[in-house]
Formats: sequence, C-alpha cells, structure tokens
Amino acid sequence: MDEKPYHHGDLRRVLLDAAVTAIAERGAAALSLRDLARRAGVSHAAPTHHFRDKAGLLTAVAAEGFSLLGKALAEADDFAATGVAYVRFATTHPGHFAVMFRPVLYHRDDPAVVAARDRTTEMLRGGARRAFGDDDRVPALAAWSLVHGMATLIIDGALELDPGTDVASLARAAALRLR
Amino acid sequence: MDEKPYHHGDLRRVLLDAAVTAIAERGAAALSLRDLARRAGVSHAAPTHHFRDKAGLLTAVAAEGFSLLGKALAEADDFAATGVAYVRFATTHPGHFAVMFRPVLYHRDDPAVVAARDRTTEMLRGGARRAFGDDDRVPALAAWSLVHGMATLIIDGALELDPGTDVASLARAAALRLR
DNA sequence: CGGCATATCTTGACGATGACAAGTTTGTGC
DNA sequence: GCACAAACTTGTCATCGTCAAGATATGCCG
Repeated sequence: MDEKPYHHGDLRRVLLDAAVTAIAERGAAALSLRDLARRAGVSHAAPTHHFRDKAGLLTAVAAEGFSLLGKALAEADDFAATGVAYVRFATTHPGHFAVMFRPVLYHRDDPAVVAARDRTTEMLRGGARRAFGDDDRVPALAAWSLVHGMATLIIDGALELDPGTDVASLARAAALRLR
Repeated sequence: MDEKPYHHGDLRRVLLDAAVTAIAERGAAALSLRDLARRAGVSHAAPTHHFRDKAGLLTAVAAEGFSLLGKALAEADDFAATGVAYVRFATTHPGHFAVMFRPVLYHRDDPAVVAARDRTTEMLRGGARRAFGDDDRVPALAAWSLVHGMATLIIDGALELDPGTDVASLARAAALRLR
C-alpha cells in the first residue's frame, strides 16, 4: 500500500499476486519464497526485504484478503446476500481465503492484519445484529459457521460439486435454512 | 492396524501419535519428519519405511481421523447429537481434523483413507436423510456446513471463545437454528 | 537348531528451502 | 551533486524431505 519498489517496478505486488495464485493451486504449505522470486525474475533473497519472512508474506496475504472480503460484504444489502457474498469471495479468492482464518500461518498480531480483520468482522457482526438483534449471539455464530463451513468445504476440495452447480444460489438456499 | 514393528516396539503408532499432537500444536505445515524421528529416538529415515513420505504420514492421520469420527458419530442418536459429536470430535482431535478435510496435504486416493472417508460420509448422509428426507440435499449441506464451519473456526483459532464456554451446548444451540 | 529371507532401522548423501549477513546498485532529498 | 536510504544481489548456514545402500534383528522352514 505504501511501499514503492524502485528497481523491479512493483515487486511487492507481483510477489503477492504470485503467492495468492500459488496458494490457490497447491496450498499454503507448499508455498516457496524462492520459487516466487524465481518466477518474478529476482534473486532468492529479494522477498525478504518486502516481507520479513514467509509468515510476513502470508500476513500481507491475509490483510489483503480481509480488506477484499470487507469490500465484497459492503455490497450485500440483506442477510442472505451477505452469506452469498461470503461464499462467493471464498471461491473467487481461494488463495486469500486459505490463509485468512488460519492465524498459525502468519503474524496474527501484525497491526495491518488486525485492523483489516477487525473492520471486516465488525461488518459481519453488524449485519447479524440487524438480522437477529443483539441480545443473542448464537444465531450470528450459526450463520457465520454455515457460510464459513460451506466456503471451507468447497475450496479445500472436500465437497464434490457437480460442475454446473451455481455456488451462489446454493449458498443462498443453505443460508435460508436458518431461522 | 496390521503392521508390527520389531525393533522399536511400535514405532508406527508412536510416530502417528507424535504427529497428531505436533499438528495440533503448530499446524500441519510445520510438521517435520526428522523432528518426529528425533522425539521417538530413531534415525531420521526410520519414518520412511512406515509411511512412504510426508504425505503418506498425513494420509495415515487422515484415515485414522475418519475412522475415529465415524465411531464418534455412531454414538449420536438424533440430528442435534450428530452435530454436537462432529464439533466435539474436532475440538478433542484437532490434529486429525486439521488434516482430514484438506486432501492437498495427503494422498487422497489411498485405499485406506478412501474407505474410511466413505464409511463416515455415508453415516452423515444417512443421518441427514433421516432428519430431512432424501429428496432435497440442501438441508444436509447446510447442516454439514454449519458444524464443519464451527469446528474449523474453533480449531483454527479464528473464533475467540470465552474460556468457560461449553462447546457442546454451543454447537447444539447453533444446530437447532436450522429448520 | 541353523541358516536364510525379510522386515526394521541406520548411515550417508543430495538438492531445495528459509533465514541471515554483507556487499552492490539505484533512486530520493537536501 | 552528494550523502543517504531503499531495493536488490551474492554467499552462506542449518534444516528439511527423499533416496540409496548397508547393518541388524526377527520369524520361518527345514
């Protein structure tokens, strides 16, 4: 957001994008800093300067993910639309989603990621309050669990979907089973 | 289940247990075969013979996990109890759960894991049929998503629970929000 | 009881990785 | 235009997963 690489042009951004697609393809565990550097055409130690270490890179991925999720949720006007937006975000940004909710992978106390996460969870919480009232937190937890579980099952490949399935309408139908 | 190590006593079991606790503590990505071997007091190449490679070890973890989950689900008699058992299994076996539904981590076509997984998913499917009928698969998906999402959020540390919270009753309350 | 096949484990090596230290190039601001 | 800092390179180290080859113990079959 504020760093301006000089020599390469925009190495930080290039590395971030490459990391996200690599995670989406082979998982966060298989991510290799040296491989990213190779693809970007820089030396093996170049990433260190932009993201202290591997966890630092994943921290940036998580922060960007929370920010993008926040933007996606902002466009949803009612409860079901929020759920659909959540699942749709996971399927369209699998690389980000695979990192965001797994704090063991990154520096969970990093100010940037904490800020982005708090802003997004506050949006979710607000939406739940509007839908269910703020006296009981069980419905909110149930709703979050439902969309999060569906998103997780899909992007982890645990849920075998027919190729033609419309994920959005499936998510809407499932969300509407909540009362 | 059928292998009987000779020299060490029961190396395969010891390695599996150590792997499960290590995954529960630091995540599957940080797992090190050499570290496991060190803790078991054997050479760094000893695990290779029992589990071809790292993915092979995780395959065994996943297979055992599905088998244990099946046993846990078998003791649940109604729909809500099944959901509670699912979440409880995740919290009591975080090391297994962190691997089972992430097939990129292991050999997803391994016969043992396929058999164990199919047996367990068939139990889930049967429970859903009894609760909702077999004409619509949306409620079953919603139910699985809900409990899976809740379990995932808890064991990944994304959900901050008050220390005293009873996970079982929370899971039951959330599951009962489904109609 | 004795030797042999085999399962179990060790030793040694290789390429790859993440992290660190120290040096080099390039742009920025005074 | 010059010091300074940011961006990147080169070199190195311990560690890791995997493979190959050897050592050792166990069970089997006569």
